[in-house]
Amino acid sequence: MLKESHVHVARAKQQSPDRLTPLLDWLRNPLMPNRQRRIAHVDMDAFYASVELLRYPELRGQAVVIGGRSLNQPTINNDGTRAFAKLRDYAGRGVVTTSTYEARALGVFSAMGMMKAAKLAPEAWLLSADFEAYRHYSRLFKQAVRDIAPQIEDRGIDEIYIDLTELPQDSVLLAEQIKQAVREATGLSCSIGIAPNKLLAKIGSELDKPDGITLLTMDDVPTRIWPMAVRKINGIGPKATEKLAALGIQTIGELAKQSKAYLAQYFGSRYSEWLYHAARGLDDRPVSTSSEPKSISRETTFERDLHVKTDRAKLSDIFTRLCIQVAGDLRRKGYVGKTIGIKLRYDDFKTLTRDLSLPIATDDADEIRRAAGECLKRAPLEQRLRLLGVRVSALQKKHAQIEKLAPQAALLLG
DNA sequence: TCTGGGGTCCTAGGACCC
DNA sequence: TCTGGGGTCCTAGGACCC
Repeated sequence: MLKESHVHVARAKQQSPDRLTPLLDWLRNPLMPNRQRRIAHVDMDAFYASVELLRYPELRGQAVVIGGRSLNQPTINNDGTRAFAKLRDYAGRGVVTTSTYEARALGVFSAMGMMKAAKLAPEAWLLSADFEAYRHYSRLFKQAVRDIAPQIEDRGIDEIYIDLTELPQDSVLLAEQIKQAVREATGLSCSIGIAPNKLLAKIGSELDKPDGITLLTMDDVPTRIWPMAVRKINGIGPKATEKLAALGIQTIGELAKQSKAYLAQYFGSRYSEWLYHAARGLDDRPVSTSSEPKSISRETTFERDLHVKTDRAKLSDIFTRLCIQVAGDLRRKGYVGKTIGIKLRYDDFKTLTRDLSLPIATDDADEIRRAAGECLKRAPLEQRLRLLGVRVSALQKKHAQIEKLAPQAALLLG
């Protein structure tokens, strides 16, 4: 934290010396309270589905589901119109990636099994996911925001946090400006929450979806946040929700009534501490504008469960292909990794991991395959498998590895 | 009719070294 | 022969998020 602040000071000095004084004052005086921040959370509305509607506008206003494994691209009719597959025609494994608001009204949500979704909405249109297209629109929307507010933290393909603290404009004006820029760049709408921290900004962006703007202050916490279910807090998932329910805690307000000591009886020390603050709308995590990846992985769920005894060649092929893909990802991104890991999921959905650290970091497919093979030997293989994965972690930038091995050579190479 | 793929962070035990 | 802590690395699993 302090280290980051120093970096910021050094940069600020070069740019504008007069902006530096308040920052230095704050650093010198630890008793001075941190200045009120202004954080925005921008969440694209039904992102993948909305991108598909740009391509296929005739589906606008209808229940559309994106997901499944096989390719489900529309065909062209004799009269030149497009013919789409229906959800009821889907057979096999897979989950819903996302759905339009009309499909959600029928009960079809992300991560739901495709067969269950087909029962609920057989007449919904079915499209397969096109991640290339989504990444393209993701870049467009992030760049549009960056042109207005450069302090951006990436939170995946369809959302970001922005630190607006240093910008002079009024919050609502800024939010409108950002929405307008995103719409011009992509044709898509987003929802924005603005609050003193990331926790509240994230909750805010959900409150007026789609195409909404929500401002929250600390004064809103008792009135607007406390009545909400604990699950609405980003970081309280299904397990914690269940555990809290068993303690008679349903709402964020009920959570805020509990002491640290009480929560520490049921949750780990860090998590209980975090719960205590989150329930009060407190969160001092900075907006982090850059980050290094910690791991790179590839995994696949098979069309049908496979057994080492009867499907040995097939499994071996898939395993090798995953290693080649991970190696390709590492090279494209310029990383090498020291720890190679595998992930198995059995037919009963039980999941197991094994890993092995190498003496020297690698991005070589054969080396990865050898190490992953060693890991595989340590896993029981009597049961059928439904998933196989390969992961490389303990990553280093490839050039950093060269410096470590031969600092002189690295100097010469510049 | 079960439940994708890509990640991050946390916990916890054991090895090993000082 | 018994008895310490602290730090770091390795491994495994699990919760959670998009």
